[in-house]
Amino acid sequence: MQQQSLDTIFDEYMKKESLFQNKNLLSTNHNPKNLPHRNKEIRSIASLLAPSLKGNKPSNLFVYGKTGTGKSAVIKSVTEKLREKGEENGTEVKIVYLNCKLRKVADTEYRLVAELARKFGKEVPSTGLPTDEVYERFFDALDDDKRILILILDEIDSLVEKTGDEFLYNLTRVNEELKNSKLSLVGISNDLSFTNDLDPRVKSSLSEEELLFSPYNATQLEDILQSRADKAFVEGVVGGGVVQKCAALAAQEHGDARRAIDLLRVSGELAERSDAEKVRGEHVDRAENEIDRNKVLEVVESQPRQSQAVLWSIINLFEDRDEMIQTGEVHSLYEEVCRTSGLNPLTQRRVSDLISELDMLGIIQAKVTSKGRYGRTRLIKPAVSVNVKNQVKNLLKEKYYFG
DNA sequence: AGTCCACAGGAAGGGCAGGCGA
DNA sequence: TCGCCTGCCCTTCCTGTGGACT
Repeated sequence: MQQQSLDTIFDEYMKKESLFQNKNLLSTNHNPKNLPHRNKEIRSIASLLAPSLKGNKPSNLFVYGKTGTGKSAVIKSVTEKLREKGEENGTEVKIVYLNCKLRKVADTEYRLVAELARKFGKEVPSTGLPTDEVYERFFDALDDDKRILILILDEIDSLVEKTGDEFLYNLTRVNEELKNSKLSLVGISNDLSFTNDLDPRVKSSLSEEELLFSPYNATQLEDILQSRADKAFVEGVVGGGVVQKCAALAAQEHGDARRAIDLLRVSGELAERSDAEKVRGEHVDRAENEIDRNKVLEVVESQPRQSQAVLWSIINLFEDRDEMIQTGEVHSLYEEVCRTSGLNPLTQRRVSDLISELDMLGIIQAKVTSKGRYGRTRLIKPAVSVNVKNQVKNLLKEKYYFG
C-alpha cells in the first residue's frame, strides 16, 4: 500500500515538467562567467594583476565590500583568465584561493601555511611542526621554480580576528627571502573597518591597492537576476514582477545578490512543489519566510545545549505570559529545565551572557530597562514570528529533548 | 533626598582541550 | 613525547545603576 503510493509519487514526479531548465545557475556555488555591473572592478583588478604576465610582482590588493557584492566571483573570474593567459605566454602564474573560514583547512596560521605548502606538493603533518618550519617548507617549495604566486585569502578578517595579524606580516615580507618566485596577496573581507585594527606595517603593505565593492542597487540586481532567470528557468514560467520583487527585497538588505538569487531559487522550488505552472509573487513571499525560517533554525541548531536550554526557557515563559520576561525568571526556569534534562546549570552571570549572545544572533530581543523600585534588568522576548517560534520550539523538543 | 531592588557587566582566575615547539 | 602556552568556557566576587518608592 505504502509502496504503491511511493511509486505514484516518484512516477508523478518524473512525469511532471520541471519549471527549471538549469537549476545549477541559481545555486550558491555556481561561478558565473558573466558578471554584470562589475566591469569597472574587473578592469581595475585585471590591470593591477597584469604585471604578473611579464614576470613582475603585482601590488598586494585588498578588496572589501558587503556579502553578495560579487567580490569573490570577480576575483575568481579575473584570476582564472590571468592563469590561462599566463599559460599561453609561458609565464607561470599560480593562483591559490583559500577561504580562511574553512575549518580544519585555513583557520589558524599553522593550517593556512601548511595548506599552502601542500598546494606546492610538500608533505606537512597536520600538527607537530614548529610554525617556522612550515613557513620554511612552503617558501622552499614556492621558490624552487620561477613563478608568480597570487594568493587569495577570502574572509581574511575572520582569520585575523582569531589568530592575529602575524601571518600577514610574514607573508607580506616573504618576497625579501625569495630568489626566483614572487608572491602577491589578495585579501578579501566583508568587514569594512577590518584594516583599522591591523599593525600599521601590515596594513600599508597589504593595502598597496584597495578596492571597494559597493552594493548593487535594485535595478542592477534586477538585471543580474533577469539574466540568470532567463537561463535557469523554462521560458515563460517566471511570472511578471517576480524578478523585480526578488530584486527589491534583496536591495533592502544592502543589495545582496546572493540573497536575491536564493529568493528566486526558493520561489521556483515552492512553485514547483505546489504544482503551479508559473512562479508568482506569492511564491516569493513564501520563499522569503522559508529562507528566514531556515536561517533561524540553522542558528538554533548550531548553538550549544546550554544556550538552547536558555532559549527554550525564554520561549516557554513567553508562551504562558505573552509579555516581556526578565533575566531572573529565565534563570529560574532554566535551572528547572537543566534538572529535568540532565544538564549542569550555569550561574546567572553566565546565563546573562548567553542571553546577550542570543540577542546578538537576532533570535530574541533583550533590552536593559530599569523598573525603578523593582530593579534593573533585561526585558526579553522572542524576535521571530509566532510561526517560526513554534518551529523552534518543536525542534528543541523533538531533536534535543527539552520539555 | 535617600533607599533599595534586581540585576548589568567588569575583573580575575580556575579548569580544560588542543596547539605549539623542542 | 611531553611540558608549555593559549583560548575558551565558566565561576566568583565585585561595583555600578535608573528610577519607583518612602
